[in-house]
Order: sequence, then C-alpha cells, then structure tokens
Amino acid sequence: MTKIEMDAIDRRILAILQENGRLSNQEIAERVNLSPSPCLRRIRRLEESGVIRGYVALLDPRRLGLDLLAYVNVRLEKRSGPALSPRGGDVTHADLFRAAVQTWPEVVACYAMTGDMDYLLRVQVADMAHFSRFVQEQLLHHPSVIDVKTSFSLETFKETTALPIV
Amino acid sequence: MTKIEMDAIDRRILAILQENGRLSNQEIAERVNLSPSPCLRRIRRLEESGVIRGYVALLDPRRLGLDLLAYVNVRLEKRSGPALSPRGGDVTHADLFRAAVQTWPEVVACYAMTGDMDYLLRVQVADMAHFSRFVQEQLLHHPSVIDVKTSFSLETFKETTALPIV
DNA sequence: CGTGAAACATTAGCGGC
DNA sequence: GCCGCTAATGTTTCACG
Repeated sequence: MTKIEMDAIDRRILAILQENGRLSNQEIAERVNLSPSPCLRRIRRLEESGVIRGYVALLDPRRLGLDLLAYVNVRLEKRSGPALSPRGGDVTHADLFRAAVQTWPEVVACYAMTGDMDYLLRVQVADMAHFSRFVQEQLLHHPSVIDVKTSFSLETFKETTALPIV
Repeated sequence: MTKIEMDAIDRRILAILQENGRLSNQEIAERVNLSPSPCLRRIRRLEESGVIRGYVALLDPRRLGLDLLAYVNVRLEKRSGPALSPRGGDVTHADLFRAAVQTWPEVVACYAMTGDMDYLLRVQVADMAHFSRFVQEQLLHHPSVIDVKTSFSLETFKETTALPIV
C-alpha cells in the first residue's frame, strides 16, 4: 500500500475531482494554475498510484424507484466451520457469509464491525416488500446468520463520496 | 420529483456510467449499439432529469491516511427547542444538530433513523486520536446531543456506489 | 514545466425512417 | 418521435525545448 508523496497542488486536484469527476483536464489545469500537460501528468500519477480509485456517475436512488435504505446489523454463528472444502481446508461461517454478500445486489456495502453485531450491511431496495423478501429469503435463510437487527433511513441530511482531505 | 421514462438502453447507459463515469460518449455509444449523437442525447436527458446526480472521482481513504471508519449512533435531546430564532420561529434540537453536521468535514454521511437512536453518522478520520477528539470536542460538546454509541469498521468486504438497477 | 500539433471527442444542425 | 450523418469546435496527449 504505497503512500505516495503529494503536494498542495495534488491535493487541490483531488479536491476538485472528487466534486466533479468529469471536468476537462484543461479546466482543472486552469483552476490549479498549471498548463494542461503537467496537470494531466499529475492526474495520471494519482490514478496509477491508486489514490484515485476510479470515476463513477452517481445516480439518484429515488428516481430509480429505490426508495428504501436500510442498515442491517448481522450476527453470525461462531462455532467452527460448518463444512470442509473439497481440499480439506476449513470454511468458516464468515467466509460463507462474505461470499454470499458479494452475490446480493441489494447489499451495496458490507463491513465487519466492532461491537456485539458482527457485520453491518447497507441495503438499497425499492420498498418494504422487497426488503422483507430479502431478509426472509436471503439473509435469515443463510446458514451462518444467527440474528439481524435493522434500522431504516428516514431522511438523508448529508451524503458525500468526497473525503475530508485537508 | 419527476420519474422519467427509461427504456432498456437508458438503463444500460446508467449501468455503464456508474461503473466508469469517464468513458467517452463514443465508447458508450458503441457498447449500447447506437451512434454517438443519440447516445449523447440520452445521457444529457438522464443528467437533466436528475437520474444522474453527478460524476465524481472516488479516492482511496487509506492512501490518504484516513484509516479509521466509524459508524456513530446519536441520540438527541427531545425537549422543545432550546432557543428562539431572532424572528421568533422555534429552532429544534434536530435543526441545530443537522446544521452542525454540515460543518463537520469528518462526517461524510448523516441519516435520521428508525430505532432507539435518532441519527446515524458515517465518520472518516485518520486515527483514534482524531476520532476521540471529534467525539469529545464536537459531538458530545453539542448541546443537542444526549448520547452516542460508536462501532468501528474492522474491514470492508463490499462497498459500491453502483445502485442495483435491474 | 510549458509549447505546439496530431489524434480524438463533443455537439448542433439537418435529413430520413 | 428517435436515429444517424456531417462538419465545426473543443479536448487530450505526447515529443521536444
């Protein structure tokens, strides 16, 4: 995990790009008082070093009919692995659960957490019917899951992908 | 909140753009089997209607030294407003808290939630020292905050800004 | 780091299905 | 209505000073 050297101009470029990832290189160069070529060289370096992970379009969930956002705390079975892999290695409940999470499109984020619940899922679905089906048929149906506790988002007051780079 | 008509091509364009927001219109047009101009017209329409909220660069928090991600549950004082605004309107604890949240850069998301805590904050900071200072000097210091409960992310297994568009 | 030129991309107008 | 062509304009990119 190479942490690269960055100066004030690099940080300004990052601040600009995490607000608007489609500005032209020319426009960015102007804002940081550079000509286009060194500015582009800096951006490429930030991309290649992994500081910039990628560029994405952000969509509006409500305009896509995804009106329900839930945070689900999940507790897993802790007893030793429920199965042996074909080659004899242990497969833990955590492994199974994490693999399942990758296949569930409604789960847009999954973290292992401190505290008395093991995982926190961010779940984005159309409505309560869909959520209920997801919990019953996927989450609680999963052999590694012992218990879930859900909170629903009533309103979003702040939500940004922009990190606080000082 | 106008929900606009979208066909299969529009959805394919959205799916492409939420994975890579910097593809050229030409490239996207090719992938959806359209010529550049109708493709661009569709993208502009999706932008103007608000389905596409914007384009951003995603940065790697760890490469920026932001190694600590916390989810903080916050409970607020419920008794009637602690102050009157100059023009006489009531200012609730919720109003005060939400305004403060906007000014705290380490809070990258804030939701009002169901359940026994009122708000859920996503907090991104360098280390425990910074987090501790934030909780003591900002959160607990705020007159509307009664109580906070924090969980820390140990590991991220899935995290995407791409919504499940079917 | 900046200049300049070639390659490439965007976008408005117009005609056709 | 929505598609695709063309042509003008703007942008990216790279060798070189």
